[in-house]
Amino acid sequence: MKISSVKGFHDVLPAESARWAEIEATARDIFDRYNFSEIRLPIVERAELFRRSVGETTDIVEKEMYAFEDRDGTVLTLRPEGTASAVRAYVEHAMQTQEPVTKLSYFGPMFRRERPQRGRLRQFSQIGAEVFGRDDPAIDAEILLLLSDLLQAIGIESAEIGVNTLGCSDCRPAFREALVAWGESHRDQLCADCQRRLQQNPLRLLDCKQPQCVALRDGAPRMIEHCDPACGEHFARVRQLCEEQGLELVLQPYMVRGLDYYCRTAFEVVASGLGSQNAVGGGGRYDGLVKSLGGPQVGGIGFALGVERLALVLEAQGGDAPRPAPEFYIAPLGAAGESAAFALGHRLRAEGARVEVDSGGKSLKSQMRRAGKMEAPYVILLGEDEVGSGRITVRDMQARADRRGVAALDTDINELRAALSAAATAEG
RNA sequence: GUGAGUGUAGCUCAAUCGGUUAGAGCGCCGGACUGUGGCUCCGGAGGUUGUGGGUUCGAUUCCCAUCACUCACCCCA
Repeated sequence: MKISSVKGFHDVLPAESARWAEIEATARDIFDRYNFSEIRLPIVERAELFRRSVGETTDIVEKEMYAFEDRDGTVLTLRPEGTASAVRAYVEHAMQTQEPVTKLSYFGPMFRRERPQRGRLRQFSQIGAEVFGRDDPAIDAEILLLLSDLLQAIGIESAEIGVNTLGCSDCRPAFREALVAWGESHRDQLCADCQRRLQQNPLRLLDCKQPQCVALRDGAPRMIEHCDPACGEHFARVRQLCEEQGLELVLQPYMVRGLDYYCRTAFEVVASGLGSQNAVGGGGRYDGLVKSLGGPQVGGIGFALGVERLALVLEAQGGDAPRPAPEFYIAPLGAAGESAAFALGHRLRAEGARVEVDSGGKSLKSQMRRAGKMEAPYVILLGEDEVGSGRITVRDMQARADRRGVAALDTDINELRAALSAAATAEG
């Protein structure tokens, strides 16, 4: 009986993984430019970590975490997100004592037990970044610029960054009360979900998509108008700094986020081509989180991007996934050719070339066909003639020409490349 | 978690009202060319019709269950 993968857990096959590699390489480059350093975090954490950071009543913690008891009774969980782990590591290693500002990036799988859909998997991969030790508007703007640069470098054309301020622990309670009061006064016009939200998580009233609630929303209080002066000035400055650098942010006064730790600047990246799962990333400021997990009172801000969703957007844009081709395809003919091919292949690889060595038993025709399919620019033929003379024949696939005896069998890679380009030039 | 749709070859899809040997294109392998790819032509392999049950003389087709995927809700990356 065949064994299949688990629901919501997918293989990323070579055709797709090349795109992933490109996305990740691009991210590393951009993170370097902003002077972020990678942190590699464990996939398993204590369940408590997420209950205390993400929030006891959030959907993620309430119904989406994979949790299990270890043999010694510890309740472990497959991490549903990366920020909590990064904060835990920051606190655990007392990183604030090493440097005033810590800038971390991370890559890796996250796990949430949701109903799978296109762009929504139970194991999905994130690219994330976090900054600890700064709470000024400039670092928020730096993060937003980094995010924007990253999206652009990856090639996401339709990305739009929506921003809002969520206020802080001083001004949010008052806003919350205003919102509840407003909600109560319109209770009978709200959808059933929102009537429930009114009790449990009133901020969520704002991003309901039900038509009746959307229509009602224009009269709802906005955080941007209810937050205290410090939060308001902070947010205005963040937007100004971004605008000065040519980054357009879309103010979304009703945006809220699904994780409890966010405050002040919050943002979401949406892109087209994903259907209803159109968020490719999101993040925000979380000034109380480090302290609440036992660390110093330092501010933090970060974001995460979903790799699967980025790949889907690129696919929807029609871009081809990269398909790396070997530089040399070595086609042996017969037993003598095979052992020469094996040795030559090993040497060229040691010298840095990408090389595919076929086995000797196959017809030249089928080897040529395979080389053509792989888009190898050169096929090295090794049969009786070549082994006997000690000179190799190279088929220049693009020129459709054979270079007989173009190099010695014991050539090195530089000689070989030079001989091939000389042969091509001589031909005109 | 809720509601709905779809499951046929590796992939994309056919198959009349329930009818006897389930087809095509692409891909794969081989040949036309005994040492030469892409184009063309020819041939071949590949299927428990998602799985399990039921109805029927007979099920890819109808019914039930189950699993997976997809869409919307929800949520978020």
